Amino acid sequence: MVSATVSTTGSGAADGSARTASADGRSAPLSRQAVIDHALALADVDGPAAVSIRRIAQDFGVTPMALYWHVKNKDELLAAMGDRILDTIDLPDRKPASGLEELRGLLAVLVDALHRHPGCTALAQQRVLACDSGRQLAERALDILRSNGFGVRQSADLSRAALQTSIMLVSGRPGAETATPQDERAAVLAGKRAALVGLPADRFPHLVECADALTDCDDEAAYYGAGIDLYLAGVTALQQCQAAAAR
Amino acid sequence: MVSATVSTTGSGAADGSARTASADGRSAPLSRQAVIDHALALADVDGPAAVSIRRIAQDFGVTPMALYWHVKNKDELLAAMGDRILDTIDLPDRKPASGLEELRGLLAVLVDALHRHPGCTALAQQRVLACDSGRQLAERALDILRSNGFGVRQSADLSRAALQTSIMLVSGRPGAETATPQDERAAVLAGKRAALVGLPADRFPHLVECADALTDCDDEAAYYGAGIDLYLAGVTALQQCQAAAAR
DNA sequence: ACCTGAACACCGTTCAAGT
DNA sequence: ACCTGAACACCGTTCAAGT
Repeated sequence: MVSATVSTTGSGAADGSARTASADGRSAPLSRQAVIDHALALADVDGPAAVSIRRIAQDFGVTPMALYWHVKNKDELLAAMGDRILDTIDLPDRKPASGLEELRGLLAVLVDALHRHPGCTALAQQRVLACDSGRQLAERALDILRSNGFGVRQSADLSRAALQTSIMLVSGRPGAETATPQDERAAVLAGKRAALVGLPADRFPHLVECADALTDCDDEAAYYGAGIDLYLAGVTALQQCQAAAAR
Repeated sequence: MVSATVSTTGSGAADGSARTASADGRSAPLSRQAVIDHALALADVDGPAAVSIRRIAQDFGVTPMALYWHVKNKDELLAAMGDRILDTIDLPDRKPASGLEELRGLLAVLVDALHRHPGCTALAQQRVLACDSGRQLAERALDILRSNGFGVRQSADLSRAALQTSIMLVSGRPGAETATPQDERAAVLAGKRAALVGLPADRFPHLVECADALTDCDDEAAYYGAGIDLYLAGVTALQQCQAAAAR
């Protein structure tokens, strides 16, 4: 285990080449960024529940209290993880001519950013209105909605729905299993599928029929695209409905 | 503190009238149902993080290990909490003539059930395909979608979206703050609103404008109704779009 | 059938102390 | 500036033992 990113055995400081918490080579120095990155990696591999101060310290070959120099406490670490996810978003250029269609690109970049750490969507969600990159995202969504005829209340609710749609698409993707450690995911998923297939066909005909579709997402891009389409179709219908009521 | 439901001071067995963990009168006997109910109450009042085996035991005036007679372990307790939420749903009658509109009633009862324990939506979500009442709900959603012309894949994805839309409406409602203990919610919310209002108006004009709408939901029924409408508009548009492509 | 006592392996966190 | 040691108040859980 010379340069393991996230070792399941998790005895980071056993041998001489300790501090092998990062991917590139060995001996990643302890730093705020390194701690946050490793926490995200931990969440990806072993599930968000595996993120603990003590575990991170162990993986860096350092004492738990060492982390408190780089991070205020665990809550602040979790917030920083959410911020980091949102920071990777680079907002598409504004193109006011395209109407509500412009929302599509916005949701796409958000989904993309969330998809890199699917077990941490909740952390990102909590930071949308709290960190700068999240606020830029929300501001952009509101801008598009406001300039397409929606009022304050409706723009607020629809922008919320946009962000939450993205989050639910990623965290609720069939077969995501973000809470389960990576190496158990296949087994857990197979179990769930088997449970659905084995259901009494007279009571749950559709669950049996859809068992595969409910537990696996063969085409991620199509899945996300369809989810974004659904939201957009709803918003567009709402806009037309209101335009009709106005005249 | 004779018959407090969830006492913040939390010394359940201090006086003689211990075991006052339930609402009606005093001395609720320890039982599986009582444990689950109290766990839900705890989550509602002090946030889901406050649900612990030791805290529940304390509120019942009993030793932590006593709970393990009624509940296998904490994970099983959390699952039972989710089941309990879904069990309160009573499914509306089928009315095949109404087309996709029938989904509206389904989402409404789900939103209603979730809204009673808004901090526990994630627990319910994880149990939808795992417990009987959740499966009935999913089966019904699939039934409506399948009998309105959607294929297996699309019905699976749209039924997921339906459930997740409900969950996001409840847990993401402006001003919900389900993670914060009840008595801090007002203060936390005021802080968030103030942070938005105080944002630089040149960079975030819409966030400033929408600060109130983003942090408060003056009309819950209207909010939930509009959210369900949005989903339904999307699904209906999708249906028409496909019908057009088919001919 | 239902509960307790003692014990274990985990948490996050503080505070004084080291270099 | 950056890290450690010892200590505290929490967790969930097991297991043998009580009634």
